[in-house]
Amino acid sequence: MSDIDRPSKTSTSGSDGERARTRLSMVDVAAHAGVSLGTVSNVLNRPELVAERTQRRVRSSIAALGFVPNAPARQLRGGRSRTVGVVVREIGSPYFSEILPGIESKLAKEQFLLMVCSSDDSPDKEAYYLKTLEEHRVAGILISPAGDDIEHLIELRQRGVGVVLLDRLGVGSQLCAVAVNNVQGGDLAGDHLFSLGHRRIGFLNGPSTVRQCADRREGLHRAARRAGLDPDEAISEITLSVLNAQGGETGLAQLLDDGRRPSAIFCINDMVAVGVLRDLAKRGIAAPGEMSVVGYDDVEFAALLSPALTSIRMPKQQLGQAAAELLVTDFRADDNHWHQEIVFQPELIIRASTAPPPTSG
Amino acid sequence: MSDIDRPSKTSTSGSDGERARTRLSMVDVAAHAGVSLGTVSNVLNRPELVAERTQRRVRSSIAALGFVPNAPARQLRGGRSRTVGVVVREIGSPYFSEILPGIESKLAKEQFLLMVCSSDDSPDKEAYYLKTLEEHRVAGILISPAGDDIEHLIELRQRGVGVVLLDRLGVGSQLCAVAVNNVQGGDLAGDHLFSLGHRRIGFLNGPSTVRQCADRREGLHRAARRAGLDPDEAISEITLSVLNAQGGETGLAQLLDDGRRPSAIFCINDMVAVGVLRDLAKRGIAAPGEMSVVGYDDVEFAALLSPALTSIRMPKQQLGQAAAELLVTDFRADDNHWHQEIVFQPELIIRASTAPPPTSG
DNA sequence: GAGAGGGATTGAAACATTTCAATGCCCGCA
DNA sequence: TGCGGGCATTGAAATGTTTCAATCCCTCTC
Repeated sequence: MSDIDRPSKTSTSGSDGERARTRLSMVDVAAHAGVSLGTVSNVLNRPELVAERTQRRVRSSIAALGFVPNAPARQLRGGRSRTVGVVVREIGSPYFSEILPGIESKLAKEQFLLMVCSSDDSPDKEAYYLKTLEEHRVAGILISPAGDDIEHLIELRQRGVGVVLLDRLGVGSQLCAVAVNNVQGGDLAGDHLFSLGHRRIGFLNGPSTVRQCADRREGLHRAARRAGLDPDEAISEITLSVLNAQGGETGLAQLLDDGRRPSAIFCINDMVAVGVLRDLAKRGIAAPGEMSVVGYDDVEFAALLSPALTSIRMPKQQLGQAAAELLVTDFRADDNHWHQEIVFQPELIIRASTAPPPTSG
Repeated sequence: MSDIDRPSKTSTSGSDGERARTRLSMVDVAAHAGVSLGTVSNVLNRPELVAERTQRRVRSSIAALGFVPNAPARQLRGGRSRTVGVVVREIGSPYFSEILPGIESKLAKEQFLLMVCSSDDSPDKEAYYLKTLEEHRVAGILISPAGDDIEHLIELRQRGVGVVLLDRLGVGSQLCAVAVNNVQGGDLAGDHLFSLGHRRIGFLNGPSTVRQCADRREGLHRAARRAGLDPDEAISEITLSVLNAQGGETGLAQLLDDGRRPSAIFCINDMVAVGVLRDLAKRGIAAPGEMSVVGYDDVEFAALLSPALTSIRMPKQQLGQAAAELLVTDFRADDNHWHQEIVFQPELIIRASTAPPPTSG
């Protein structure tokens, strides 16, 4: 950690013990306006029932006193809340930060507040957050599950919480889901590399307990078989524990140490690819001359890397938006709700980081 | 929008009207366990008061019935909540997505839930979110304000909501704040370019109502004056309405159309710089040969752009963490809370995108 | 001038908790 | 046998809303 990380100046000043102890309630407003409690409530919730004159009086009392309604109390009596939980696997990843705006824009329009949680790929942390969100009586939850098992999510839904799977299909259509076809994505990447003539490729994958990772591997193997290769021979897979640039560097080191060095690397996401590219440059290994690299997600800056990164693009904005929409219809549908699965197809974006292997064979 | 953006397959199946209508309450648990309501509450909140045997009985009833505590009701009676609002200016920007993890990790440890809101630089949307968060009785709010005026935030704090400014100093130390010295950042960038010999630089700035933008401009002007130049002569500033790659392209077009084309461009953030670099390449203008480019924020991929981007680095992870910490101490401090301002210093990271101007003058 | 009709307002119950004073119970000690 | 003390449990009040049946009052009609 460099020294810029330490604060250079820390000033303290100005104490205050002014903070309000007790808040005003509608009772106070009612007293101030000379009406009953029920009328204040009506002004707020069903103004069409209240005479114009009375409304004005009550509203000016609210303003004069600075009354702020108490949402928890309101929810206690009223039932459903206007809060939605979003549980992502890694809050800092560019992947999720490109999905989040789609979710936010849709749900903000519907007047929902977002509780964002990061499971950090830990099923325990995920379970903790789900429990807490359920206690908060959120109307629904958008989740990209950490583990393979989603039984607990189905139960959650049966207990009345809207659930939509993000970037993951539900087994047997028991839940709404929005996803990108990951098998297809792995296949596209593999097909591209094998078509270029690569015969041995490194695969920097995440833990296979993560469904996306398992699916992409399956696609990659499928492509290998279609190219007439034995997947176990043609693919040397490394499982990374962290899926960022750091992980990419670690993984690359392992691949290079291997006796039979591959001529191309397929990375489970663009951040990992960033690490690989960076380290290749550092080691003086030419990309794509000596080593081709394919990323995944096609994050915004992939086109601007050096070399520009070949990657698998997914419609992230749409993914988030579609998920949010599904959740909203889930709320509205009372009894006759039909689970929906929306599957987007990924697209291969070919750029400068892939080329035929040095000695084609 | 390409055709991958449309879902390729939409299947619907499996209706269910199973969703629970009414939830269980502690009363049901009490009945099931054969104890009183108060005892159930004690098991949950002050187990040390309850006999071992009773505790076991109650806990097994809770499990058997699948009881889930009601957080809103709990909060209604108990007072303070364990929820924190985070209001950022643009939820999708890499800048905030690199700050968010620092906040999340600290607050998750303290068992707080995060309500994340994006003001999209609109004071109206910000006001709406602040009102809603206050209604939800959040314990505190971390905010990067959209406008210049923070009077409403001071009032908010006086009403009992913890407030910490993110990336912005409070006037007269009336609020806790965590920030990076933006004047200094603008100065660093300007000093670097003027020292290289540039005499006329383009400045793609955001709206000057955003404090960060105004501060960086001030720093830039200061550097110009120190270099013996008239800021109004040496700097041609363009105000962008959107601060992303798209905005960068728009801004670049305007700068190039200008009669007196600058030899360097300082961009208000790295995403804008990304757009500039991309468009320069498209137009066949060499960077840094014909045009130097400096970004701001030093997001993770800045080093991997082509050419690698010179940028101003800020300790984002620490920024988030420090802000979260300040907020937490704000909760704990009852009466004798002293406002703190923590100012981090930015750092100039010189990479390949800057060089002396083509015809030094 | 009486009664019907209808809009505006009210009062009280209900929501799921926490908290705290009061009660109950058991044990030991005199 | 009676009493004080301490632990465990209970019952009821309080929290800030919404909702709904009941009431009030005014106007219109016959």
